[in-house]
Amino acid sequence: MMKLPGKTVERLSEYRRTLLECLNEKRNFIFSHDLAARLHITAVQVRRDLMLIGYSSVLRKGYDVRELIDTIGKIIDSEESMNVAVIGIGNLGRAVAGYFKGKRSKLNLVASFDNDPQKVNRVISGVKCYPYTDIERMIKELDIRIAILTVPPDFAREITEEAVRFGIKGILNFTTIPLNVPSGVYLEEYDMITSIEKVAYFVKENKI
Amino acid sequence: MMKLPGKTVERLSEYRRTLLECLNEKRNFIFSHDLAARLHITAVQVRRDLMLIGYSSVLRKGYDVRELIDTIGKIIDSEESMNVAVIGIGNLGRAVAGYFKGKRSKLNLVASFDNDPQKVNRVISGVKCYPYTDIERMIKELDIRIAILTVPPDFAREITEEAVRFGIKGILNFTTIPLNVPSGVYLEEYDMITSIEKVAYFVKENKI
DNA sequence: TGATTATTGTTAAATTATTAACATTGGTTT
DNA sequence: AAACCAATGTTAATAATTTAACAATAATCA
Repeated sequence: MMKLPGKTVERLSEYRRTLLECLNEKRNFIFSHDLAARLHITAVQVRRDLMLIGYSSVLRKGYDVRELIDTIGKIIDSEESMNVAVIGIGNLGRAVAGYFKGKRSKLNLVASFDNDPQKVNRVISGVKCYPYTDIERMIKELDIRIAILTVPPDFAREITEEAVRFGIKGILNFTTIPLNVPSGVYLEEYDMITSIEKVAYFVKENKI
Repeated sequence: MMKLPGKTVERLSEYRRTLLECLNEKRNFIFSHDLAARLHITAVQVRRDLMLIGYSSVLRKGYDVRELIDTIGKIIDSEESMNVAVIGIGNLGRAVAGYFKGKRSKLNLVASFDNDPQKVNRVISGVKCYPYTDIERMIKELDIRIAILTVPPDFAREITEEAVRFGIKGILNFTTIPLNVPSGVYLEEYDMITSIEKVAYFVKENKI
């Protein structure tokens, strides 16, 4: 399977979540245009993405929900499950942990890190919190591959550098500090303030 | 000024944040390639974005940091400040409030909403929390234009419908539920799980 | 069964976003 | 002051992404 466009990968994740909702509703089949409508995209987009992953439905009665969930899983999940840690277990870290915990069978949140003595060695939002000084040991011991970075900005660079040195291969950076990572490490950055300012801009433009 | 591409707006927000950091460091001028390097993009991208907003530096000694901050503000900020509310003041809501409070002179976080009796009528992360039943009154009383939606998924649709009915013009949706909004309301959605799965996918692809 | 409809997979076109190329211009150096 | 350099603004080229178009095919129905 050739490497998929990032946008397609994002949508595959969204498709799967929507399909899981369908299962809850006891819907076993769904048309491309239904799936599209739920996500506010076009049916063509859906069909094209599924084409890219080589999926096609035998029937003309919509996609088999279970089957498609499996197919997407085969594409975006790894064979064995991958371990994830949240670094910085403040409000945002706890929010992420809460959203995440137990949701994905192939991605396990196995640890959090913080240096607040009130948090260290306690279970917070379902994950044990370790001190920053244990990062090396725990990354290796628990085979952690992905770090979700929710530390205060001042710590971001240093902790990233460490995490990468000790074997982290993917980082989701929620801090306001743009990070540098060596090639071979995948970095995804998200900044809330930017999103809010974007909303504000388009609201303003509508008005004027 | 014609409507800018969404991506450019996002980057303008990032430029400004970076420029504000420059001011802290007492740097009063910055080259396009320096600004680009800090954000891990190319200098051409920077110059092109600035071209789009009609900014040009007189000097060849880099951009005047203060001037550029002002110029960007004129583009992405509204004339008078805009009021924002966080709906759902759980971990994520508090995180957003914390990141946001007092950071932007033209965007004021003026209220939060929740229906947890422990939270209602208290000040949380710097903002007063009101019950959901007060949404109509407070949107009108405080002239709230933008809502940041961090409620549990089950509430998302209903609350959005209300918020829009009572005058909200922009929504930043952090819930896992895709929303429908009427035209004239700007919607930006962000889903953490999708981001994490994307990271996992690209980590996996590197390995194999 | 044959015609019709609905839905799909896929190629082609259009749009959007990024990168490259380069002429221009102020500053610097000799 | 002439030659050079560094950085910019802008046009053109490339790449990525989305949308349109449409042939193919299973299901439905007269």
